[in-house]
Amino acid sequence: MRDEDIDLVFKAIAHPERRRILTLLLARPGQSLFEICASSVGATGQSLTRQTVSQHLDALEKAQLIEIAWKGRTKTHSVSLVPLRAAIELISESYL
Amino acid sequence: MRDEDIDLVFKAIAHPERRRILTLLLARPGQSLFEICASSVGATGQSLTRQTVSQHLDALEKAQLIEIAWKGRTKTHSVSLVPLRAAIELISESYL
DNA sequence: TTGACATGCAGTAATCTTACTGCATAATGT
DNA sequence: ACATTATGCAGTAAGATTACTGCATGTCAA
Repeated sequence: MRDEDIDLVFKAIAHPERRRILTLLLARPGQSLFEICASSVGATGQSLTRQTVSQHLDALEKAQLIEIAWKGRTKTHSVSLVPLRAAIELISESYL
Repeated sequence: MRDEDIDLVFKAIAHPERRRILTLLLARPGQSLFEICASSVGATGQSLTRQTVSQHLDALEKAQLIEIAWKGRTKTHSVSLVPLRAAIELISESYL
């Protein structure tokens, strides 16, 4: 695991909306962007726009924390905990 | 532990220079800003300026990952692993 | 084939981050 | 008293982040 990958993983989980998305997808994997939007509530209590949620999903995808599967015309998202485990493992070895 | 504190912790460790500083301070606690600077090497191989390192230390301090002790006129830095353990604990409970 | 639906891409504005330079302040030692 | 040393604060410039609006593209189903 490269240094930049660790950066991506920790940056990804350093935002409450993205942690919320992870929790959501763990509870029910394979959700589409629109489904995730439906249950998105921003810091102010307002729900975020589709594009904003999409950008958060991009961040999670870049960190390889979510896996994509196309079901027809809908893109479904599920959590992959492998990079998170690896990053925490590295931190634990180094610091804990 | 508040949501914003978790953000701070993960943002703090999401930068290689700050992880380097943590490693450095774990190996030898109680180092001053100048000592940390002396062994700082940036991404390009160049060493970072005192002020840049100071800002990284601020980020770590805000995340409560380092503890400060004044010895005369020098400010000494040591790692506190408590918030890191707490944050990882929370992540582990939620996702792993 | 057309309407509805799902995603993608471009662009923008406000804010944050990360590096820097320069100057100020305060304490120590000679 | 004065030079040295250590930190602090202000400001700046480039780039990233985070939210948004609007439009384009592609696919399914009636």
